[in-house]
Amino acid sequence: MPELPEVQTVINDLNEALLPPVIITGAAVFWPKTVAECTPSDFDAKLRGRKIQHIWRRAKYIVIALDNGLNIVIHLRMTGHLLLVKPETHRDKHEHVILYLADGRELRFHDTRKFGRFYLTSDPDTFFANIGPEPLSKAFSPAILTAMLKGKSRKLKPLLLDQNYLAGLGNIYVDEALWEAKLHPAAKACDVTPKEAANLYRAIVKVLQSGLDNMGTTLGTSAANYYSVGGRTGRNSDKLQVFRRQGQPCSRCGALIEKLTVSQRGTHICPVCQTVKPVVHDKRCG
DNA sequence: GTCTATGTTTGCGG
DNA sequence: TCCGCAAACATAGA
Repeated sequence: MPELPEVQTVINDLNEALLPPVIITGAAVFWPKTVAECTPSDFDAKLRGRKIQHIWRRAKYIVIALDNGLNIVIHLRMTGHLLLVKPETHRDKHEHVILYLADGRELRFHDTRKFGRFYLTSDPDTFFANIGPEPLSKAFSPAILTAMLKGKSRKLKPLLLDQNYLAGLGNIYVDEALWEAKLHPAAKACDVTPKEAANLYRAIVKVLQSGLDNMGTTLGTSAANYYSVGGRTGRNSDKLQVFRRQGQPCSRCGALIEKLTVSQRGTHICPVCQTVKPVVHDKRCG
C-alpha cells in the first residue's frame, strides 16, 4: 500500500508527534512473525529504556533511530499502519506490535494482512546496501536515469517497481509517472531515448512531489487503505490521472483509460498517449 | 456463499 | 537476465 510519499508522510507525522524525544518503556508483540529474526522477549529487552532520537526514511522503510545506535526498521508492506494512541484505546485484533512510551502513549502497528515487518539493525548502511537511489535526492538525475536504463532489456514497469533499481516507487506512482512521461509500461528500458529518460525523470519527481504535497494517496475508506498516524487520510487520490481510472477519459487526449496486466501487476494507461515503442534492437540492448 | 483482486516483497523454476 | 508463478495473509467487492 504505502509508497514513498505515504511512508514519508507517516514519518513526518511521527517526528512531529514524538517531540520532545520520548523513551520506550517496553514492547509487546502479538504476532511474532511481524518481528523478523527476533523473539518477542528479545524485542522487548532490546528496546526497553531506549530513547527515540529521530525517524527517517529509506525507500519504503521507516527507520527509528535509538540513542544506543540501534535502529528499528519498519516496512508497512501492503496494509501496515502506525498509530499513536492513549493506553485505554481498545486494541484492535489487527494490532500486532505495541511500543509503550514513557509519556503514556502507545505506538501501535496495525496490519490486516500481516505482511509488514519490523527489523532491528545497528548498521543501516549494510541493511540498505542493495537499495537503489532515492528519486528525490542528488543521487538521481536525468543523466543517472539515462545511464540506469541503458543496456537493460526489462520493461519499464517492473524496472521502476524494482527497489534495487530505484527506491520508493510502487504500483500507483509508477503508473502515474509513465502516463506523465507518455511512456508505455511494457516498453523496453533500452529503447527509451535520453530525451524520453529526462521526461521520465521529471515525471517521477512530479508525481512523488504531488503525493508528498497532498500527504499521500488514500484510495478507499476501509482499514486496509492508507492513512497516517492519527488516522488522517491523504488527498492525492484526486490528482491521479490513470490509477484505477479505467473507463474514464484521459485528461490530455480524451481517450478512455485502460487497465492491463504488465509483469503480473495491474497497470493503467492511456492507450493513445502511451504508445508501445517499436523494437529498435533485434535482440538485446547495447 | 463464491470467486477475484489487492497499494509489497521474496524466492523458485524455466 | 528476465519472466511467470506462488507465497506470506485478510478483506472488500463483484
